[in-house]
Amino acid sequence: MEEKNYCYKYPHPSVTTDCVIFGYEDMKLKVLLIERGLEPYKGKWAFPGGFVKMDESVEEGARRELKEETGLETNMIEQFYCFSDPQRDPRERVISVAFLALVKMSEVHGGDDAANARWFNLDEIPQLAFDHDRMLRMALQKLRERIHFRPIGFELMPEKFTLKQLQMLYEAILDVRFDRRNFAKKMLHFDILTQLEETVWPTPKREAYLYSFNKEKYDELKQKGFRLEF
Amino acid sequence: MEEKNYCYKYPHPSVTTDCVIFGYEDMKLKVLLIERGLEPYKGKWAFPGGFVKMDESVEEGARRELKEETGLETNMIEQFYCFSDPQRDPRERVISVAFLALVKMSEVHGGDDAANARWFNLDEIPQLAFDHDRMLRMALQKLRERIHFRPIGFELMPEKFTLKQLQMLYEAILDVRFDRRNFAKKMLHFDILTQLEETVWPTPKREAYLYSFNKEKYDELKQKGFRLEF
DNA sequence: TCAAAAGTGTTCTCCCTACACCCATGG
DNA sequence: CCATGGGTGTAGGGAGAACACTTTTGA
Repeated sequence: MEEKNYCYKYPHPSVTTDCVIFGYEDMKLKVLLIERGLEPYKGKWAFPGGFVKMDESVEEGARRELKEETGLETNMIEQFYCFSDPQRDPRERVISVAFLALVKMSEVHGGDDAANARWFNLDEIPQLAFDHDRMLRMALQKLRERIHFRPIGFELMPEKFTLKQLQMLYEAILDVRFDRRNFAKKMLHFDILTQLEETVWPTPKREAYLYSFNKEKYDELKQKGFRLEF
Repeated sequence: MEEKNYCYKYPHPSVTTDCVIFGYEDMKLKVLLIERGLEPYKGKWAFPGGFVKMDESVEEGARRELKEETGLETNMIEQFYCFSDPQRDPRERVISVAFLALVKMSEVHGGDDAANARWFNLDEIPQLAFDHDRMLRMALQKLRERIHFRPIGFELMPEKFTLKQLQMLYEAILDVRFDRRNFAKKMLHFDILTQLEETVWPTPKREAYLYSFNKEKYDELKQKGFRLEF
């Protein structure tokens, strides 16, 4: 018999965090999911997350759970919505603060510690537990919103990349197609990209310049507020 | 001796809502605050809010508390951040979901039921309880963000108004000045305003047309997504 | 007769869009 | 020699910003 030592005058909900983690690889936007081993929703997939401890903020909790369950760490993690439908968890009242996180898949390969964690393409999402399908839709919406105001590529791209690669990231996230030349002009115009000496041969046809993000310019623009039209 | 009948295996935080309520009157953006009658922070001012019940979502809780504590109801209320610093409440662990609400002050005058509730101009905010000063700053930021994508005037303006009045609302919220003619052109261009037959004499100098919002056009634009540049 | 408020229109400029040309490589 | 991919430049259109004229009233 388990002991219940924490007693209150009024009923208290549980508070959890859930992390919608986006990555980018092979020209595809991907999401990290964990297969549930326990009821309810056993065998279904869900976002990593867990209970918030009494001595940590929800941000700290989200980062901790992310690390514990997947081994991943990230610079970009932010809350985007609090899910609080009284019936959202069949066991008990659980209020969950959902986070949007971005990771560089190029750096963390094999970093998905949990054996039951897997990256999914957006068009191959399996059935999700709880209200996590709605969570995913809202996270994606938030990501698309964010991309207009912040050069999120910073967090999803490898250190060095070609303009084409960056364009494909934007196209994957927004699900649109851009004109090659206009896209380059627009990105270079903000001065947040540094053209490197280095080149690569993305195809055997022709070599392409590599670029890196200019963190200083980026931080400067983040302060002023900047708007990227698409 | 009070009884504590709700027991859990692990400690649970309390979950509350807080409402940052904006109104607009006398060419000023205003915020509704309630004076605290109890410790902690007795005598300090705070946003209306309270504990979330077990059978309601945070949205429902926020609306309920708003109604209970101020008598106000609103169409526009949305969460904007979850405040969760473990130390934010000196009594116990309290996680609060903060809401942004807009009310038409022209319709609710005298509607502040609570004797200890008062509207404050933004430049006359008294000392606030808990982390509510940070809450206010973030709410204001969110409001300014929102105004670029939604004709929030709907919720803050009276039914009928002049272009000048609408302009002054935008100027009050964003703390900038606009060219009279360009502002009118921009607003009319979206087709969300209906020019009425009616006129008023805002000054004894000359009469001005009254306008009302065109809800249909507004809903149409809200779906498509629209962007108001400033 | 003059100042103040409001209604209306024009021009300039810049940025976004669409689109074309050049060059190098591998087959 | 030609198809493919990538680097660069140009013309047109639309929307925002700057700006001027007219009308009406009260002092």
